Amino acid sequence: MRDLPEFDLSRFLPYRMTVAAERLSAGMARRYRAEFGISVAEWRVLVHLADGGEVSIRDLEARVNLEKSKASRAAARLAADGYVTKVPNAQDRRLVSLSLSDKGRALMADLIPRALAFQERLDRLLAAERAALDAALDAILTEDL
Amino acid sequence: MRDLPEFDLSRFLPYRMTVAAERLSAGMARRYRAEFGISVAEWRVLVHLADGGEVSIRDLEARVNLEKSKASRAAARLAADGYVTKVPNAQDRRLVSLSLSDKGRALMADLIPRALAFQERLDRLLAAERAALDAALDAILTEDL
DNA sequence: TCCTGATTATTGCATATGCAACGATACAGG
DNA sequence: CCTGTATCGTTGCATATGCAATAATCAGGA
Repeated sequence: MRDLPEFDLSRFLPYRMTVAAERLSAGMARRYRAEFGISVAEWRVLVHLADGGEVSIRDLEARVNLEKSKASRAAARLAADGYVTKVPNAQDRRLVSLSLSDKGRALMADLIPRALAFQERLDRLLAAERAALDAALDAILTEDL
Repeated sequence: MRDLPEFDLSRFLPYRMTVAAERLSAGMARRYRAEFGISVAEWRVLVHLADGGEVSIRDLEARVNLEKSKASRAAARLAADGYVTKVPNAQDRRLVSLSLSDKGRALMADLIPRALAFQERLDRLLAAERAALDAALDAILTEDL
């Protein structure tokens, strides 16, 4: 029986990156979920809405990498929970117009500082490698693989 | 209405890393799935089995970051497809003993070179940042966040 | 030997996910 | 004005996922 080529999964970038991303998201996701019942998809929607302006599902799909049914469901949950108002867009009634409610604004006033604190913690941990890490991620995100 | 703190999701590491990981896995996953019907979880199981030896579900959980029910189901599918043999461990019958069948070995003889080629492509793309990227990933994977 | 507590893999179940199909709306060309 | 085409959001559906509960097995001590 012929031997297989050597292959070390623990050095394989797609694997390493996936596990690292899970680690990074896990902590925040767990806390957000436990304290506020907010999922990662909902978090992305909220962040984009906090930027202001009228936002549609397709905007979310394009800007925060949420497949449209995922974005639609996240928005529906947030609207049901009162964090988000969802009305048809006046100019084009195919579109929905999402925006933060006062309750959603208050939620983000809690959440954003926590995210910034976590970001700073990562900055300290990765200080030396930060520039190269950003460059590598930019390359991966830009390049068409 | 008080203004919210500035927050740029596209610079937030958990988000960036998640999207980058999805990009990296997507290409390979799509091809493996289309050509061989192999999922990411099954791929991880196969790689670990290709290392040789008798492997249990708990080994997979510990070594390739697969939650145990995910590992169990992946192993069951691979066994059903004839890529893997699954028998109770003789010394401890609580454990299963997984190993590659000849068919599974042939599959990996196809898959591993493709993975190595992809790895090399990434190495070329990220040549300049590679060392720092590895260091950053090691830090994230090691540190308890 | 016979309990008791641990460990392991599987399965039930509720929820999440992604894709395709659909209905509603907009728009351009005739 | 009409008609065909494109875009947008939602939903149906099949599958995937994660957690908790379970059954089987083991190890150690009374």
